[in-house]
Amino acid sequence: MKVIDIARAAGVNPDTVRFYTREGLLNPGRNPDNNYQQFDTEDLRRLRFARKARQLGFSLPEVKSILNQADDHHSPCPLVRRVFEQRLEQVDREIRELNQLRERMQSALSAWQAMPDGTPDGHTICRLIEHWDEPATPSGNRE
Amino acid sequence: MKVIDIARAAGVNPDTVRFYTREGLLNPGRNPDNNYQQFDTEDLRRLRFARKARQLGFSLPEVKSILNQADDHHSPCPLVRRVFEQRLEQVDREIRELNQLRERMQSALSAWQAMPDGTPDGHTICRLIEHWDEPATPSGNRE
DNA sequence: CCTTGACCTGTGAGCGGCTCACAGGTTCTA
DNA sequence: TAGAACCTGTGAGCCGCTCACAGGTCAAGG
Repeated sequence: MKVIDIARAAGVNPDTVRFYTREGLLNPGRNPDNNYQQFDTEDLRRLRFARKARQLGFSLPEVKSILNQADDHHSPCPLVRRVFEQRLEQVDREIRELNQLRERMQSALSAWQAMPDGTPDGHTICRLIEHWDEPATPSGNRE
Repeated sequence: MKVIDIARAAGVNPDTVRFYTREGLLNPGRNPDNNYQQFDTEDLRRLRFARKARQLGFSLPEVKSILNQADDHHSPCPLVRRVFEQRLEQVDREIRELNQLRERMQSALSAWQAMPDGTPDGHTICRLIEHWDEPATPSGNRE
């Protein structure tokens, strides 16, 4: 399998395959004739695993260390379990924050629609934004 | 007001102030004696507006064009309204996707907890990840 | 045989929104 | 008069790709 083949098989951009190879998640062999990378089904499994883990919110370094632990014949269980639980908490936090945000936006929208002429102008919106209260702590605020 | 003063007043990192100044969102005067930047209350209002708009999900270029339109004595209304509505739709999408993700993670977790010994090992988790179905289309997938 | 086009290679830059680090200048406090 | 805390501009780093570049390789069609 060449880059484009494994990329198609996994449904990703060929550049993503090249990038993952650069990053050491994939370790293809080489065709000595032309120096092309050669991927096998094991690489495909790794790539698919990586993509699914990414969709679950695992970071690339996390995915890499899980794969590396498996390569070293260590079970990646404790690591995976820990990361998975952390990720679930994080998803919950993100959902809570987004719901708060949505409520705020919705109520602003209703406020405008309830206005006399029902067509709020930009000044109104800007004023609303200016008097927006600080949300509780919306992700990535360490002060 | 110097950088650190306006930063404290708005509750942001001084580097953020410097960054916004670089980006043209803030246009402080200069103290001719020492070339220090001098911010006034108008700058503070702009900064606060920018931070609140950012918390609502407006991008920096969006914030910048809103402020610039206001500077040019144009009402930023149509722009703000459009961006605000788009942002609300986007928030809805993100919430839907995150809820899907959470359900998937939760059901995986229950599956593990329902297992004989109730303490799933990493192999199980890895197998679960490997057999994870592709989510519908989780943001930023144009294929 | 030669062209064309689709692939390959490695590397470097760009996205967004900061944040941090650097090196040298200034101002305030003890 | 030292040292801390600020100031200045600039460049790089973070994340996970994605795209662009320049040059090499290969298969199919005329």
